[in-house]
Amino acid sequence: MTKNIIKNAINFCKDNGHRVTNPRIEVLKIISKSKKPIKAYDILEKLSKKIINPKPPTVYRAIEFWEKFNFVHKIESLNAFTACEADHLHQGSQFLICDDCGVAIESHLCDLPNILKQISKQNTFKTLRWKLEISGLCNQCS
Amino acid sequence: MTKNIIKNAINFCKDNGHRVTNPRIEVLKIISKSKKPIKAYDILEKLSKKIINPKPPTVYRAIEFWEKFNFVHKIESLNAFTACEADHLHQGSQFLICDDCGVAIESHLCDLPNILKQISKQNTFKTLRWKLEISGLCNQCS
DNA sequence: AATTACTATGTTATAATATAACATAGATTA
DNA sequence: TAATCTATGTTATATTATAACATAGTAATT
Repeated sequence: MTKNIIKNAINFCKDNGHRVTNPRIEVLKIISKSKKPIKAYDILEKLSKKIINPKPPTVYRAIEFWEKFNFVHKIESLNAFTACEADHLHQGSQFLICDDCGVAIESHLCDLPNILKQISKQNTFKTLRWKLEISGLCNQCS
Repeated sequence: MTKNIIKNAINFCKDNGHRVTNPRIEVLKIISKSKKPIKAYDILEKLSKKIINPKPPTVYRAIEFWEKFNFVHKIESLNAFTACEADHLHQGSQFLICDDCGVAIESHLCDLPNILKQISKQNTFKTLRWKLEISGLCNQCS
């Protein structure tokens, strides 16, 4: 669904006054084509086939940009990035991450489960966003 | 509660045939005394007051050891570590992390919320552990 | 069209985080 | 006392990420 993501991303930029630039699009393409979360320096390497001699900040800036708008999520436990079909706003993300093959399956919850809302409330904590990373073995690998 | 953690940790080691060593104990003390998640190189700096000229692997080894047995958790979104009173086994951890002051409040759930178990099941995914990081503003900072 | 402001990239350098690899030492078992 | 296992010491380096400043494209204003 790479094409959809790119199309949505371009529309999003046009609608919101962000520039559609080469590094942004190429980085998002690379991430969305990857079957598994991809690391920044692997993105950089692939990007070097599209742009002459790109440097780390080019990659990190593009990632930061897309991450801010939920087109990309960082999988913290892997230091890797994955694309999301962000046709909806979301506060949080949740992934099933396979220890063996490294695949990350995203689940779309719109809300924190109740028990966690309660915990947040009990602590008078104002939740702004969340990340849940569930690790184990995927269908294929178990 | 530093003393309890250390006492539990020492007992745990004795009961399970792990060595109670100086670097392990000093690193755990440093982490458990810290009011907020502490970074590896900050641990290293504090450790240098207890041990002569310690090196990064000393810190990372000790962290890895305690993390394996849930005496320490890594907060992935901060690259920082926090102590846990692991008088119980747990598969997962959940933290409320303040964007402003950096405090991380741990909540002890024994199970994944049902909705997430279902998601895991639907994907025939074998959950081994999880990390939930909820970010926002704590009581003090909001 | 020239000026200004704003957004974004190019580039160099370096900071921050983490681990590999091999030598040494302490503890335990045979 | 040798052998084995666990753990640390040490050097070096890999990996991940950002600061800082120069340049360029875009849009809005004059």
